[in-house]
This record gives sequence, structure tokens and C-alpha cells, in this order.
Amino acid sequence: MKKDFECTQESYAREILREKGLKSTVQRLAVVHVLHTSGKSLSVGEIHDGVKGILGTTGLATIYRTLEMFEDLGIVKRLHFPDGGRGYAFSQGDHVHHMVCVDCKGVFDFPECPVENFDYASVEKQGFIVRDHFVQLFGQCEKCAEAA
Amino acid sequence: MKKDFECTQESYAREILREKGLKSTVQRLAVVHVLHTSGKSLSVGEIHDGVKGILGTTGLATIYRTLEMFEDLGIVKRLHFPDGGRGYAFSQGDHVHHMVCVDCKGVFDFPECPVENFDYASVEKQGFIVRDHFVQLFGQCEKCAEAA
DNA sequence: GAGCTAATTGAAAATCATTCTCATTTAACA
DNA sequence: TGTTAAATGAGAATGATTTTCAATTAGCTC
Ligand SMILES: [Zn+2]
Ligand SMILES: [Zn+2]
Ligand SMILES: [Zn+2]
Ligand SMILES: [Zn+2]
Repeated sequence: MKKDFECTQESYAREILREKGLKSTVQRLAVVHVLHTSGKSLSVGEIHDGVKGILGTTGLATIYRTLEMFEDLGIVKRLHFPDGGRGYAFSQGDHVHHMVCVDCKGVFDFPECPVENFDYASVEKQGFIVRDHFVQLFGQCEKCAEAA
Repeated sequence: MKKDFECTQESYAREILREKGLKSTVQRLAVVHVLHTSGKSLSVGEIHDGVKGILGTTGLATIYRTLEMFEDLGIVKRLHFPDGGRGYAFSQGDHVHHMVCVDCKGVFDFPECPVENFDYASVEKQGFIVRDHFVQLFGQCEKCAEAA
């Protein structure tokens, strides 16, 4: 099936998939598209709905499989909401963090890394080796703050 | 039932519960005890097991209810593991963050806040109002780093 | 200490999210 | 166009979490 949309993210995903010997299926590309156009983080269900809107019937298991794979490939980032819900946001492999609006659940990127200049000395003194970090800000987006 | 243990965390929890007009049940105090003595974050199941070790049969639903309540009261902190698993660590209401060992899942506190000096200007420029933050470091604890 | 009452608990059922299985389909490549 | 391994869909299975409701209990009063 040929697709009638094409965005930077899509070519990027295609490329990575090819590199890894993985197939660029319509389902996978649709996930990229949905995520890219939404401008907010999406739950698995929302992504599923979005993909169904493009392709018609699509298995939920495929969505799960795709998102897990994309996360491994660095294409998407998995987010955790305070309520434990799972969210995914597109990430072009850059080091970005996210702020999450607790009202609308919208996700907004910010490219600076808040822990970049943090001195790990005290942490390392405990013998801990830091390999990764997870930073997420919570608050209200412009719209929701106005509405409140 | 009278309890034969008593720790700072327990009195602290009792106090908060009383303040809020909530009951200090043996189940709730046992959760505090288990969390406090473990020295690492625990999954709901582990907490359940720990409580059963103290009280004998205890309903899992009670554990869930207690942990949710404790989180609202600021007594415990909920953590998210990369695999989506839920963890809880005791938190004396202070502002602490956690580092999580990806091998043993142990959780270690560190009292400094890595985002404390972060300049939110760029974030605020987007109209976002920051209310809270979630920071968690991932890596290896001393023991696991040696074992590897 | 006994009695009262609302809060809490336990057990099981219900719900919800996620993963697995396997027969069928498809993308990639020759 | 044919071949083949990879991927999908549908539904079953699993697992985690929440709900329900009758029975129990903590905290208070006397
Ligand atoms: Zn919002
Ligand atoms: Zn960072
Ligand atoms: Zn460890
Ligand atoms: Zn902090």
C-alpha cells in the first residue's frame, strides 16, 4: 500500500528501520504519522484510534509491538503520567525532555537538560553509577492555565 | 492489636493520619514498617508479602488502597521503572529524588534536587506553568556494578 | 471496659491493560 | 513474479488494579 503522507519523521523512521533490517509497514508508518501530527503525547489507545482512522481496522497488539520497538530504536519516548498511565511522544532521537500538562495531558518538549550541570558527586559517593535519567515537568499548558 | 515495633516513620505516619481523621490501622502501620526497613523500593507485591509476614493474611486491595492514600499524604513516593513497573519508596515528606538500580531495582535517595537551579525561562516562554517535577536517575548500585 | 459509629478491611468479582499464540498476510529482495 | 522471513490480526491468556459489599475494627464517649 502506498501512503499519501510523508514527513521528516516518516523518512527518519524508514531509514532507521531499513538500517536495522526491519520492515517499514504501513502500520508502523501510521504510528509515526499519528504521533507526529498530534503535537501531544498519546496513550496507546489514542494512537490505536489514530492509526485506525488512517488504515481502518488495525490490531492493538501491533500498536503495542510497534511502540515498544520504536522506543528501543529511540524513535519515541515513553512517558509516565502521575496516575501511572503510559504515554508516548515522538522524539527525533535528540536528548529532549517533556513537560506534561496535568489537565489536558498535552506534552511539550524542552530541549535543555535540567540535570546537565548537576554534580553527581554525592551520588557517586554512594557508589552509584549513573547511566540515564528521567526528567519530566508537570504543570499547566497555556490553554489550560487560561481556562482554569 | 498492639505492635512491637515503632520507628520515626511510624510515629510520623500515625501523626499525619490522626491529623486527617484517618485511622492508624495495623495494616497501614505495617506498610510503613515494611517500606522503612527494606531500604529499597518495593513493588506492591513485595509490600504485600512483607505485610503478610508481619500480620499474616492481608488483602492485596488494602495494600493498594494504603499506598494510594500514603502517596496523597506525601508519606510515600511512587516510582516508575523503565519497564512500566510501579514502585514505592518511603519518603519523609522531604523533597528527595531517587536513583534506581536497573539490576536489583534498589532505590537510593539523594536529597539534592537536580532541577533546583534550572532556569525555567524557556519553558515559561511557552506559556507552561511548572507545578511539579519528576526526576529519577537510573544506573547501577555499588553491589551490582561490582558483580557485573 | 462496653457500646456506638463511621472508617476500614478482606475476598471475590469485575475491569482494564498488556502480552502471547498461531494462522494468515506482506515487505523486501532477487 | 516468486520466495521467505518478518509482521500482522484476532482472540485467548495473563496480570495488575479497582470495585463491591458484608463483616470487622479504631477511635470516641460514657
Ligand atoms: Zn493543557
Ligand atoms: Zn537530560
Ligand atoms: Zn543494584
Ligand atoms: Zn526536585
